[in-house]
Amino acid sequence: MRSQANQLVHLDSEDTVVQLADLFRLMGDPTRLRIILSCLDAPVSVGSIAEALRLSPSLVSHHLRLLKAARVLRGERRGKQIFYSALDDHIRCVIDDMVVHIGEPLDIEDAS
Amino acid sequence: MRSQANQLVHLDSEDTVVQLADLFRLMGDPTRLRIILSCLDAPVSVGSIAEALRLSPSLVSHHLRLLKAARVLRGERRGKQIFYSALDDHIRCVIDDMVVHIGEPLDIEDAS
DNA sequence: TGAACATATGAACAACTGTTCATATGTAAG
DNA sequence: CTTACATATGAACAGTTGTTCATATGTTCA
Repeated sequence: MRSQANQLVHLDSEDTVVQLADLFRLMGDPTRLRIILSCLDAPVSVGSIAEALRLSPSLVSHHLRLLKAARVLRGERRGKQIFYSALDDHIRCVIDDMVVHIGEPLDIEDAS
Repeated sequence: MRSQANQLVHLDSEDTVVQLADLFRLMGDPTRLRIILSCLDAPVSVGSIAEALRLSPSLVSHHLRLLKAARVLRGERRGKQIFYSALDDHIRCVIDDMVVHIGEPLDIEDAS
């Protein structure tokens, strides 16, 4: 139900490839990926993220701006604080799949 | 069967996050992503990729080296040519999930 | 209004990265 | 061995990117 059951992607559109790459690039920085992971379970404030990850609020804010613009996260104001959370569940699926990929046993020893 | 049915990722390990980010960063370049997509359906030679994507063989080879090192693709020599293909199906799943994410309708209009 | 807190923004800089070009390695056939 | 083809490699450069610092905007409460 979550990822497409069958694998026909058919990505001939140049524009789609660029969109995809933009999203992957955003997830390609460890700091930013940690910020994304912080927001997957529940909405978290900027200060909480900064404290949990030991980063400056400024840096967190810079990354959050990019992630919000790319529609990976969404921000919702509650009083003085702004709580960020995942816009939908697809990002979690993407990460889950990649975790499985990493965990894959290496069955090929020498392909050079 | 493909992506984890339930979403408990639990990525506290620093090392895992860096590994994940490395893979996402590799997919974050449009040229490299196109190269990956070229190899998903069947093994393709370096020259074929270069021709299909209108890139220099040298550039394609540089990218393939990174993708092979990251265990995204594998290369198999057949005579003078080397055919590259996906190491497993997880990369396809990751891309599929992300395509779904892109296609998602925007149900939130203003979250700033 | 003013102070205190939370988040955002812009400039500046070092570090990294994708691309090109020239050259090297490897393979098959003459 | 030489030639021709296919792929790989290394250096160099321009463009991009993550981070820091200083400053601005926005919100609540007195």
